[in-house]
Amino acid sequence: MRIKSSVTIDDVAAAAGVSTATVSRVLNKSLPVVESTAARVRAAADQLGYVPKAAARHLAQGATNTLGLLLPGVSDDFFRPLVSSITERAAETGYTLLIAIRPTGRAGQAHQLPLGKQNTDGLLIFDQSLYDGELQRLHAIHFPVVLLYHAPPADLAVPCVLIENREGMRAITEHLITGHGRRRIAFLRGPIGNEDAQQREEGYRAALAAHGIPLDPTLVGAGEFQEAPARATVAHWIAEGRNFDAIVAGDDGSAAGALEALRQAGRRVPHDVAVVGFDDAPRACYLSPRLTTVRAPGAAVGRAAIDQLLRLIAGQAAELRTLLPTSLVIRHSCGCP
Amino acid sequence: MRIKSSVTIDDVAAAAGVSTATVSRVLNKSLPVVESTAARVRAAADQLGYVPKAAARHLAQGATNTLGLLLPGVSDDFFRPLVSSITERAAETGYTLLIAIRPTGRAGQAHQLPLGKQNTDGLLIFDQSLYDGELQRLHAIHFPVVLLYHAPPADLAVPCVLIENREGMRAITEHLITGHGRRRIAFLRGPIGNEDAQQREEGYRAALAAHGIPLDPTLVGAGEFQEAPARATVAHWIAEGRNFDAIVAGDDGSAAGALEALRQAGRRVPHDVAVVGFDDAPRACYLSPRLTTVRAPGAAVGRAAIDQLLRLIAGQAAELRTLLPTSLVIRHSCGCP
DNA sequence: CTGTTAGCGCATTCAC
DNA sequence: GTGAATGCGCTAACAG
Repeated sequence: MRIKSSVTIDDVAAAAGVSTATVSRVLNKSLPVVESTAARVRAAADQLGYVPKAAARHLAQGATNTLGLLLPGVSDDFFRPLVSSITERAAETGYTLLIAIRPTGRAGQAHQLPLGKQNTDGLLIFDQSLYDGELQRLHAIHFPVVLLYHAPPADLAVPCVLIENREGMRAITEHLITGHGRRRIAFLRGPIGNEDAQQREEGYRAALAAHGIPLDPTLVGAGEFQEAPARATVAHWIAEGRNFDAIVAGDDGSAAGALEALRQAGRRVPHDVAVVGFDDAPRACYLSPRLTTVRAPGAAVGRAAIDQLLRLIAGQAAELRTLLPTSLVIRHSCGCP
Repeated sequence: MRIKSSVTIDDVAAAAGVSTATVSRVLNKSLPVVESTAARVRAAADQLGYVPKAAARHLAQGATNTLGLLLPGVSDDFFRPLVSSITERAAETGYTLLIAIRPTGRAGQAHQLPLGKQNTDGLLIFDQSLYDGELQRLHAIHFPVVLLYHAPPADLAVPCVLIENREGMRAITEHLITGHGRRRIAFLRGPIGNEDAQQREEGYRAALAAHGIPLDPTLVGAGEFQEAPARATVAHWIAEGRNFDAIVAGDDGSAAGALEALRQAGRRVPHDVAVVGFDDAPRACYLSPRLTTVRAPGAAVGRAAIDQLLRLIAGQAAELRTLLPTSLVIRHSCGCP
C-alpha cells in the first residue's frame, strides 16, 4: 500500500463531497458551478492547502503555461531592464518563466537546448551564438520563438524585436559634431560578426558622411563591448600620438574603458576628448563624468517580445520585425554642462 | 480522431520495433539493454527528433528535477555572481532552474508563491521579506528549502547559508584605524530590520570598541544600502559641519553615494576622508578612487546552498547553518596606495 | 535482457 | 449543473 505523499484533487473532492471534475471546474472557473457547492470546494481546497501539481495539468492540457528565456549569461548590466520587464509581463499574463543561461565555454558544441517544446510553450531567445540549426529545427516544428536584439537568418521567418542601433549611433555622433564641434571622432567597434556592433558602426559612419568628415581608419579600433579591450585600444592610440577629440564607443562598457585610459593619460573628459557610449547601462551614470549615451529600450523590448510570443502561442500571426526606437541621453561626458 | 501533435515515446518504440519500456531504459540508461537494440533505439529517437516531455516524466517519477530560486528583484548588482553560480551548479547536477522574482510593490500581501511543491523539488530563497507563514508552511510539509543570506525565525529549523558580515565589517573598520590612523569614523547603516545591516553595524561597533574609540551617535546615519539616501546623509553631515575622517558604508551602493557627496563638497578621498564599502559589487572597482571593500563570496554561497538543497532532496541531513568567510579587498579609497 | 501493465494527477469529454 | 470515464506521455513494477 502506497502512502499518499501530497494532497491531490481527489482529497479535495472527497472532503467537499463532490467529484474531481467539479473541483477542477471550480478552481479553474472553466464551467459554472452552483455557488453553494463551489464555496464548499474552495473551503476544502483551502483547508487542505491544495495546490494543483503543474506536471499533471501540463500533461492533461497539453500546454505548459511556461515561457522560456534563453540568455547568453547573467554577466551583463545590460540585461537588467530587459529581464525585469519580461519577468513582470510573464507573471501578469499568468505564465511561469523558465530562464536558462548558456553554459560558459561550451562554444559551437552541439548540445541540446535546455529549453524547448519539452518544457515550455514558447521561447524568447537572446543569444546570437545560438545554433542556426537549433533555430531551424524549432521553426520547422512551428514552435513559437521570438528573437531578442537580433534578426533570424534571411531564410527563416522567425519574429524578432530589434532596436534602432543605426539611428541611435548616428544621432549621438551627430550630436558630437553639431553640438560640440568635434571633427576627429574615433570609434570603438563591438565584436566582429555581432549585428548590433555592425549597425552601430554604420550609424557612426553615416553621421560622419553626412557632415563631410572623411572616415579615418586609424581612428577605428576594437572595443569588443568590453572595458579592458577598449582601454587597451585607447591607450595604444594615445601612445602612438593619434589625434582625436572625441570617442564614440560601441557600448557603455567600452566607453568606461576609454574613460579610464584617458584618465590615466591625463586627458580631460570632455574638455580634451568627448566620450559617448551606447545602451544607457546602469553604470553609465556612475562613471565620471556621467556618460552621455543612447538609451536602448530594454524594458520595451521585453514587453514587445512577450506580446509577440503570446500571439504566436495563440496561433495568431506575429509581427515579423518589431523595431523599437532608441533615444539620446545627454549627460556630461559629451561636453554638455 | 485526434491528431498526434508531437513525437512521443510510442513513435520511437514503433520505429525501433521495441516496447516503450525499452526506449525509456535506453534513453535514461536506467537498465542495461543489448547494445544492438540500444543503437536502434537511439537512431530512431534521433531521427524522429524525440525529446521526452518534461511534464510526463515529472508526473511518472513524482519529481520535477527542478530547483526554484526566489529573488526579491533583479535590480541589484550584488546578485550576479550568486545567480551565475547557482545556474551553473544546477545545470551541472542535471537540474532545471526556475527563477521567480517577487512582483514589485506587492508588499505584505498574502499571495501564493509562484514556486513550491507544485513545480519544484526544492527551493532556494533569497528574500528576507518572505512571509514567515509561507516558510512555516513549506517547513511543515518537509519541503526542501535553503535560505540565502538570512537566518530562519528561531523556531524554524531551516538550513541557511550566511556570510560573515560582522567579522568582515570589523576587519575593514579596524584597517581604517590601525592602517590609516582614522579615529572619527562615520557609519552608513543599512535598512532597519535587515539582518545583514544589523550584523555589519555590530562589526563596526566592535572595531571601535576594541580600539577604545567611543561611538559617536551623530556619526551614524541612514545609508539604506542605496546610493541616493547615503548621498543625502553625507551631504547633510557636511552641511552641519560634522567632523569625520572616514566613512564605513553598509554596502558598496551607499559607499558610492558617500563618494559622490564628498566629491560635490570638494572633500578629497582618501586624503580628507577615507571611504570603504561592503560586497565588492562589480561597481566597486569602477568608482573613483577604486573602492576598498569587503568581498561577499556570492558564488560560494550559491554553490553551498545548492549542495545543501540537494542533500535535503536526497533525504539526507543538511548543515543547518553554513557560514562563509568574507575577505578584505584593499584598493585605494581607504588610503592605501 | 525485454515486453506488459498499471498508474502518476489532472482536465475534459460524454452522459445524465 | 454534475458525475463517471478516458487519456495526456512517461516510468516503474512485474512477469517472463
